[in-house]
Amino acid sequence: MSEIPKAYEPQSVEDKWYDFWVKQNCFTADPARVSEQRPAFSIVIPPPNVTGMLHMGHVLNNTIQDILSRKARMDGKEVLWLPGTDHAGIATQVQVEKALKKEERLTKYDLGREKFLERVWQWKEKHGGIITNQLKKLGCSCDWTRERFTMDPEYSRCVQKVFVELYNKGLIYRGKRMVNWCPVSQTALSDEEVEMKPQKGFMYHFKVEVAESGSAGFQRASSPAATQHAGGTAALPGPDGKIWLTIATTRPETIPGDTAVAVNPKDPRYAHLIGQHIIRPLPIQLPREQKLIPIIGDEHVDFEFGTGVLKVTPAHDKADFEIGQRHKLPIVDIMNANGTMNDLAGESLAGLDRFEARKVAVERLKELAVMVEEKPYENNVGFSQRADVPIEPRLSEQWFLKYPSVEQAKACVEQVEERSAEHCSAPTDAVNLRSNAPRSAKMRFYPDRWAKVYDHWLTNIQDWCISRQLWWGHRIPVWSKSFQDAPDGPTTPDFVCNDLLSKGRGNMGRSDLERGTNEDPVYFYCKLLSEVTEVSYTTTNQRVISKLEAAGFTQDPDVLDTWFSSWLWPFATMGWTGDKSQDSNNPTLRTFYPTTDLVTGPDIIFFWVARMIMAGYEFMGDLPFQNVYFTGIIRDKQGRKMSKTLGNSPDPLVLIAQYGADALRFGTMRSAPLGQDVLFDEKDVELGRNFCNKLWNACRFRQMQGSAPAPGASEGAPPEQFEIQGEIDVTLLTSDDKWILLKLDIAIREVTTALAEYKFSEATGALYRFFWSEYCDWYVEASKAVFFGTDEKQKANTLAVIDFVLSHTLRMFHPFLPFITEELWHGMGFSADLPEDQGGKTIMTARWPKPLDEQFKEHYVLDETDEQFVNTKYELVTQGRNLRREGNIQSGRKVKFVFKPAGQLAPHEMEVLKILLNAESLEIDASYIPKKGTPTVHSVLGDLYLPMDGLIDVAAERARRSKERETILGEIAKVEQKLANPAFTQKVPASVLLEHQKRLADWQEKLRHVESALDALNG
RNA sequence: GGGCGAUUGGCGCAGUGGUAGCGCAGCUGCUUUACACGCAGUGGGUCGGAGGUUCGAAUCCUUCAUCGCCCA
Repeated sequence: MSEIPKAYEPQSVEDKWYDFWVKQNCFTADPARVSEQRPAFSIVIPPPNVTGMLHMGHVLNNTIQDILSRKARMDGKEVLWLPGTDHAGIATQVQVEKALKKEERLTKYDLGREKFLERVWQWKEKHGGIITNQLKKLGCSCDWTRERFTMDPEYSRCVQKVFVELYNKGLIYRGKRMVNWCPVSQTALSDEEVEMKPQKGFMYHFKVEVAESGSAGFQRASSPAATQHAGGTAALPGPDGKIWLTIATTRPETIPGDTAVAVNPKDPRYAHLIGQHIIRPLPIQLPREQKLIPIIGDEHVDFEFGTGVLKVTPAHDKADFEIGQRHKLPIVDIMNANGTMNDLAGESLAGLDRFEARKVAVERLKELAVMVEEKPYENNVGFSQRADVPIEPRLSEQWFLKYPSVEQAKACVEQVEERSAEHCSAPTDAVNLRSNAPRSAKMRFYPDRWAKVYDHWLTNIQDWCISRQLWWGHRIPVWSKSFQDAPDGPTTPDFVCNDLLSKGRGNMGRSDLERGTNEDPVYFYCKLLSEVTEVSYTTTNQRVISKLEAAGFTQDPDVLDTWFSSWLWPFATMGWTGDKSQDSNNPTLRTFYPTTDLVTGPDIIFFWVARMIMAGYEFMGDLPFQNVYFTGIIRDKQGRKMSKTLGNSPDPLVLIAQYGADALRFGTMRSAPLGQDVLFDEKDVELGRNFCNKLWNACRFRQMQGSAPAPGASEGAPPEQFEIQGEIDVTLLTSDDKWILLKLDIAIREVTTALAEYKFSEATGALYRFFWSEYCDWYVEASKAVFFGTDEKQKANTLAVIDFVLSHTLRMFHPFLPFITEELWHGMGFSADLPEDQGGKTIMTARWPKPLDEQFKEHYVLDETDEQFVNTKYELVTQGRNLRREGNIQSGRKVKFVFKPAGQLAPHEMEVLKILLNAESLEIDASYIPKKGTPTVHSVLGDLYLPMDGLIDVAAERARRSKERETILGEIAKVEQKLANPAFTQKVPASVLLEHQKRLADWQEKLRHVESALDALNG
């Protein structure tokens, strides 16, 4: 640090040190180094989208992971922070499709599957490194030698393996089910990918005519039963002799898909109509042959909702589908995959988009004079998370997974009640049953309230739709062929079916394709249609696949949900094979699984966290991580979510260029309390930058005071384990030295505790307070009394204290501010005398500061006495400075103070007072008698006067003092009231009583002083 | 409809039974020999409302209100 710039310039520093760390393999984990003394610590990164860009959420999330990793290294652990990226099926495919359209006006169909996938891979090669490079800019200490991608060949093998294994267990099945269909992406989605949003629309009421069952034409229902019902609400024939029912719906365009109307059999208005039919108004058919659909009774119909008559559209609504199943209703699908209406919707609707069709359907109903009313209505509509359009419930053939290891996943997370039960004292009553229950929880959520959400989801868990109609992703490892007649050989349907039946597994079972030669068992799925038999195999065996393909089997065209690969992330990234003997010889997997911490957003608790836990138990037999930290969501100043459309999301790279990565990290951490959303404000980053500059200049100040004394230069050498640079001589310690050492001790404790509890904003808050308010504002200023003096020994000792404090401070700051601390660590020479693996090479491996122990405090005589004394001294200074202000003396002007000490005060202390007061002189006069109205400060150390030679504004001073007096009187009244209450004095603990009595005495002392000051003003 | 969270100075937040705090913004003054990305000083809050428990409530309980999130 020969030439030290006045302001810290992060740009020149950050890249330099990142390169250094990578070149020196500082981030590379070595399982061989792990031992009892050097435990393993691991985190797997939540893999960002491979073609994504860094946003503020990533900054928050990855800064936290980096802090945890760096802290663990300083604690002497062997750390693996495993990075990687996710192929992000829909998102990436959509991106490439968009680019294709824009640049070449091509669709994926123009290219075909294979060519299109080539383009996606090219896209990945081109953009895939962006986000990882951005993470490097942020300072992330990931082990890049172990970087993984969910489409890596080894990773893909894990995905296939898992599919086959779950299939084998009977947990994966194919079925025609109602799924969430995204008409834009044209794929099925899992329930988790659907977002409910309130939508303003209309509730349409239209009437339908009841007709006799079985009649081809328009025979009216005369319904004698109807007349037996009392009350005007029952559906009765109108003046025209017809019975009309009114139906409420938000989706009139689906009327052509209706195959029944349903009423509650207990509904007196309609029950008598069950079994009859209504004339479905749409599609309008010619010549006048409107479809008749039955009126059915179903308990699930809500009396209250709408009119109590429900149109049932089994092909386009989940609940209706279930009603349809119960009543064996036909399913009429009136839509195409892209959300347009098909021919079954009728001439007037066919070809229209579903929303356009809604308008037209309304028109038609009006033309038919059956529209009763339209009223504005707000309801929740499921939206596709990716394409942001309403999803369409759609019946389609998909693959589903029954979740494995659900019970273990449920049991392993510590529930909130369990922990509070733990805090209860020993069970004294029989009510506390829980205390005897075995506690299996091994995982903790931070904040713990997410455990409830997690538990609730697992309790109501639904099968997972894992197939996606996309091209980019892991293709489903199933090969199928349809057979008209039975071919020869082991692939014949006969063989398959006989084998199935012999194993008693209905239409599911297993077989060996090539006995004796296959390492992997082969499974099949066999479906018997009327004439055609479809035979499907699922396998990971490449040789088998070749044979299947040669025999004309084709692979399922669909790919797996991206989360079906990322749920394996914690072990698939570590080289898991699923082969027990191979895996137990994998040092990375053996050492670093289960991982220690996971840091992620609560928005993917179901998508990812819960599924990883199940996969961990299912395939590794153990949980995937011990602690899960859920970050808040980053919002803008107004509390809105960051979004591209709003344009309120700052580019972290721009912020890094402008303020430095350390500043961005510190600012983000400082404003991100546990469990709260983060309102991002660029001011926070500015504050981070200012803080780095403060740190920089504090070190600059230190360097300007000369070099530290040689170790062992004086007597009273401390024990070696104290890890100090220069020698601290206890006999030369000033009260300020002791004070700052005690404050350092408190800071170490606070920061260490805060980090252990994942309270990052508290940790940064403590660091900020300690360094800025305590060290810089007070200690450094006080130390100038030494440095401006002539006592060289004293100077050397103060330097040693400063070095001690700074070397501890830099280490505590390192996890938050990796770059500047490394720069200063070397620049200040703190790395010089340390062993290479304990800070000699890099601050990364310097030891995390330990709180000062009793031995240390005893050796340096650090106790409350000095702390109290210095606190009082600084209080006196603040009040003294205040006198200048009250006296309207410009801050820069040096003035004379007079001090009347209450007892003995060392010359050094007088010098400190003088400097902190920025006084021209501080005259000691034990018998000083101030002139009338001289501004005064009273303290247990003595009285401080600012002689003004009549310049004081007596009226202003009197007003100030009077106000002060009022405040004091108020406080005295409060305390006196308490102390006068016998209930208080009798019930309260002795310490509280004592504290109140002392408080009263203090206020009374202050009151006396203020009153004498007022007297002086008046006198 | 169910669950969770929030409500503390202009703004953002800390504070889980014992004297209401921090940062930003504000105001005043300062090129004080580390730092104007700075220094010093300072104003501003009956802790969302109402009840209750307690000697004592921002903190615990009940209830209401408003806002947000998740699930149905």
